[in-house]
Amino acid sequence: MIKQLEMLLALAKEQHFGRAAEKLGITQPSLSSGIKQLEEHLGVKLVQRGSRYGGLTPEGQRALVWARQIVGDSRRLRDEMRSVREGLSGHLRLAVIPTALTWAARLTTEFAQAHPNVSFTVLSRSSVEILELLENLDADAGLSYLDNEPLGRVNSAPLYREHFALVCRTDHPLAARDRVAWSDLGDTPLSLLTPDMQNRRILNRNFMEAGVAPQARVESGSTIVLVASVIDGGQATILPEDHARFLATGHGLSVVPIDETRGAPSVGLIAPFQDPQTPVLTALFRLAGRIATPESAVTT
Amino acid sequence: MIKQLEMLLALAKEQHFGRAAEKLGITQPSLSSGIKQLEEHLGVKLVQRGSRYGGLTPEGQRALVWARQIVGDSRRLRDEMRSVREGLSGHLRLAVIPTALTWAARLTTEFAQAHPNVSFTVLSRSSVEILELLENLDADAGLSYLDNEPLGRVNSAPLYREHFALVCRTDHPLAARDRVAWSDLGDTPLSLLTPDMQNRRILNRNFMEAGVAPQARVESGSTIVLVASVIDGGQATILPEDHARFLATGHGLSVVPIDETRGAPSVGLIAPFQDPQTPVLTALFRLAGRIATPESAVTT
DNA sequence: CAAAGCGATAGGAAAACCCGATGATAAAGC
DNA sequence: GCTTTATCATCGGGTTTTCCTATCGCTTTG
Repeated sequence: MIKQLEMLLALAKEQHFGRAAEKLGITQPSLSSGIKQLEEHLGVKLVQRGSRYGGLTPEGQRALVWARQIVGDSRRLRDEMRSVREGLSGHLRLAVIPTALTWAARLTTEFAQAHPNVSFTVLSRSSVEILELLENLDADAGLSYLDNEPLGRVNSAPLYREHFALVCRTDHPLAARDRVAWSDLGDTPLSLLTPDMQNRRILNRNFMEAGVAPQARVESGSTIVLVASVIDGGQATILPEDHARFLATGHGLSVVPIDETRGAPSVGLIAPFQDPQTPVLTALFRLAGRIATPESAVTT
Repeated sequence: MIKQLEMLLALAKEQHFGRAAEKLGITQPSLSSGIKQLEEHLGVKLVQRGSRYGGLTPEGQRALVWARQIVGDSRRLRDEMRSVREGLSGHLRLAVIPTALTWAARLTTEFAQAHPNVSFTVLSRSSVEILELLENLDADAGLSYLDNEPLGRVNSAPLYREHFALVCRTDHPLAARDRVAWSDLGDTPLSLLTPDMQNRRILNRNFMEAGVAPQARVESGSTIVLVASVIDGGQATILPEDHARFLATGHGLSVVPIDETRGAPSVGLIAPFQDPQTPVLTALFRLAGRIATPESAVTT
């Protein structure tokens, strides 16, 4: 039964019998009959079939929700038992917004120190993609913005707040300033994250409230690209101050704090909401609570 | 895999391989190997074995929690798909505190009217037993006290509040009174619910606060026994007023309201907390919201 | 109109499952 | 102290289920 539910998940994700079967390590006919069995078992058509995959029926959509829940729980059960067997162990997949990558490193190294048998995969994704990954069981936890945009059904723990800073070469007109205001940056050519990222939307809002529009010359999903283009192209970029200092050191760049006009966005650890929480996630949340900045705990 | 989890549930409940196997409709060796398979799959010993069943290991206890979740969800998935197939249908098992039985009847008849394909089983249980039944997937929903004592992880919707009244024969010394106080009842011989029931504990608290002790001559888990013993034995009993009037009519009994000295206890519908809620339960909660007394919604 | 892509179906081999019978061990009875 | 009983594990078999390869039928594409 669980096997068939996994088939449904794979099929819904791949939208293609052949590919889904391949992912599952079975042949296409096996998948085909597996889905048919599930449909018989539930007494409902789940998949719109013609000679092509035609999407899930409404019942299929609904069954998918349950399937995620059940398959996820059964995996978590297995993981937890393995943890019992060999201490906290296993593999955690973290999906992280680009500007939180340095914090992800901090979190994972500290965790790995306490629990040497736990390994990590860290992906850099936009905040919406992170929520999707968590939904689809393709990630176990994430680092993302906690407010601003609706989270799904998740547990969360704040880690820190983002304070923005301008990053530019020392020969940049604004490089010598102690602070700058958003309104100072209306005419400055900038390298910024792509508009699908929440960081960029937050920046845009700040610009808008200052009554100016950002001049984005380079857009990228990677902060490394942004800083590199600052170094090579003589432009400027805007990043959270911590992250900026991390990337700027050793490259002869200036980091100039920007005056804050609204609450600093809060970033933290999120994981799918679960009733029985697995020990690994519990430990991760405990660690997050320990290494969070004092400021992050303040509710705005 | 789910099959094996069901085996674990049955074994944990029956504490006996033979009986558990029988409940599952399989033979004892099948159960034995099923459990062993599960243990191999999870890589952990789940059951303490000697030549007798020796209880679950700590890991087994923990796995049991997940098993309940997973098996419950898979049943709810099946039920929901059946509902899609043949409209709202199926069988709901309600566990109800004795004094709420009349409300259970109201709830079920109204629901059955709207959804003729849904049938009910209504059990009369104490509030703690109700929570156990919900935990063990042996009941789908319940009617019980909403405050006073800790509920587990449940959804709840208030239905009404209990206002106590004295029930006695018309030849009883207190029968002619308009109202009585708790302190008036210290010397009155009473028939009351057994002390394992929350209703009785609430009564005890009321008595205690009035500085008197109840004189319980007959104790029972059934309000019918209480009223019958009032009729036959000339004693008195204390019941929620609604329930009292229901049972008292036609038997020449007096129902005398008791002065309230504390907030009237709230009674409502409860069901295991679920993320995807099944349509039947959703409908039941909606109905509960419609037929609830206005007073019940007030938070004290 | 031929070719390619996609999913369903058929048939046979392999695996899993389930049962009855039996074995082993510990508690209970005499 | 020995026998009996209760209880769970194991074994050998027959049956069902599962899964794979090969192929078919339909649809889309060039």
